[in-house]
Amino acid sequence: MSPELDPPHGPRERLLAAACEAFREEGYQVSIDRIAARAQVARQTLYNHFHSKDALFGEVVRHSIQSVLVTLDGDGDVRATLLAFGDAYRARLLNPEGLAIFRTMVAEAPRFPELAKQFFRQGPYTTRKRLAKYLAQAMEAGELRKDDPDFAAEMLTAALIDLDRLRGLINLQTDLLKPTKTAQVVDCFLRAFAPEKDTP
Amino acid sequence: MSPELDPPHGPRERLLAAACEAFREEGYQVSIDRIAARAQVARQTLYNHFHSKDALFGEVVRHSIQSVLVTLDGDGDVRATLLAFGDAYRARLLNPEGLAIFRTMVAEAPRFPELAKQFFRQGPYTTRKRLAKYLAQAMEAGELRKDDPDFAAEMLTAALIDLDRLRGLINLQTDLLKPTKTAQVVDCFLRAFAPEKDTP
DNA sequence: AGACAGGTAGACTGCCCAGTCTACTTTTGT
DNA sequence: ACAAAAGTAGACTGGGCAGTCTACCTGTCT
Repeated sequence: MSPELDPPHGPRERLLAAACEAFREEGYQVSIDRIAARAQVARQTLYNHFHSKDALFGEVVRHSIQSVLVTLDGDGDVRATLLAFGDAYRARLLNPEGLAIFRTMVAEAPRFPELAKQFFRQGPYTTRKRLAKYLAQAMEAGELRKDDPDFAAEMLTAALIDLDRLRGLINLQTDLLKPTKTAQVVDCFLRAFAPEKDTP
Repeated sequence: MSPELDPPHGPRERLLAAACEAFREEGYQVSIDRIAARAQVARQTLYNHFHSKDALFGEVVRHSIQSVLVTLDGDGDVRATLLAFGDAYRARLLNPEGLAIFRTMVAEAPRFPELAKQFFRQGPYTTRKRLAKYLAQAMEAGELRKDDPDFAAEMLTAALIDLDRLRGLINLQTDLLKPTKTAQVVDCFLRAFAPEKDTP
């Protein structure tokens, strides 16, 4: 009857949490000893739960996928839905954790190609597919110009984060989450994908 | 009267070229010995020309900045100009060299923050500023909607590469440079930034 | 010929790291 | 209470790497 409280008590949970932070802050090259020390656990205990550093890294990455997934709820009108999505998307990907995961995955993609593919398929790709599905519905309903919904989703997600992610990846995190940015991008997107009605 | 031919003969040039390839292919963690071997030069010769690995890395990065700079020539109409720019921009940033530089700079930005800032300011930032300047002219001439030219430049550059760069950074380089993509993005951009003329 | 600048090979220091092994201690289930 | 399971500390192996140093070689200029 181990408690299994919210703050993790078992060494395995402590190790996962510690490894998550450590890889995030120092990248894959952080040493096993530092991870074990951060979890307040002996090195051998780490190897009792994860058979190698690579295995631990894989577990951490798979656990991190959920933290970059974003959902939509298509309640209000299109603009309101996209504003909510845009704010959530930017919040997820531009906070320090999202930036660190992106940095680490990009840096280690050559060493862990399958893991990187899995991450990007289950994370950003899934998010974009959800958005595309919503946009397809809006196109059907005549609320958006009839176009390729995957292309439209690509345009919106790119516009929402591309430059600000770059700013965050170096250090210029100043006013990253300027709240007007999402609305500016969404309105720009809505102009580009407004329903065709003018034939002057 | 050393020849100074096109293929570099001096050990310094050979070292720079070798280090450029080596850092590109294996990242910063490539060993000094591998760089020296690739340049067919003794390790001590490397240290005679560059006083540390970090110094060599800095030289290579500074040399690489020009390879991600893109210019515009505003000859034809706006669409033709942007198509030419878009093709050049995608070609520069999505080829293996551009992707490798991006990966390395993102990965090493925490270790070399000043170098990373310098790179992104003199590279992508400069390119975007050139584009913004052109867009501002087009806005003045009434060929584009009057809006913030920096924001417009951000939208176009993001749309041109964000997702395809991600694809390239993992491995799915298949049909990255699909030639219709640039036109698709530019036409989408032109819809979003068409001059305002309709007040129905 | 001889001096000198610059290249070379390789040993060497000092450091860090992944992963294993051993002997010891604590926790836990019954 | 006791035995099995799980954790601990630390030594140890084997390897890699940055950077220094020494002794040697080669070309060039005079």
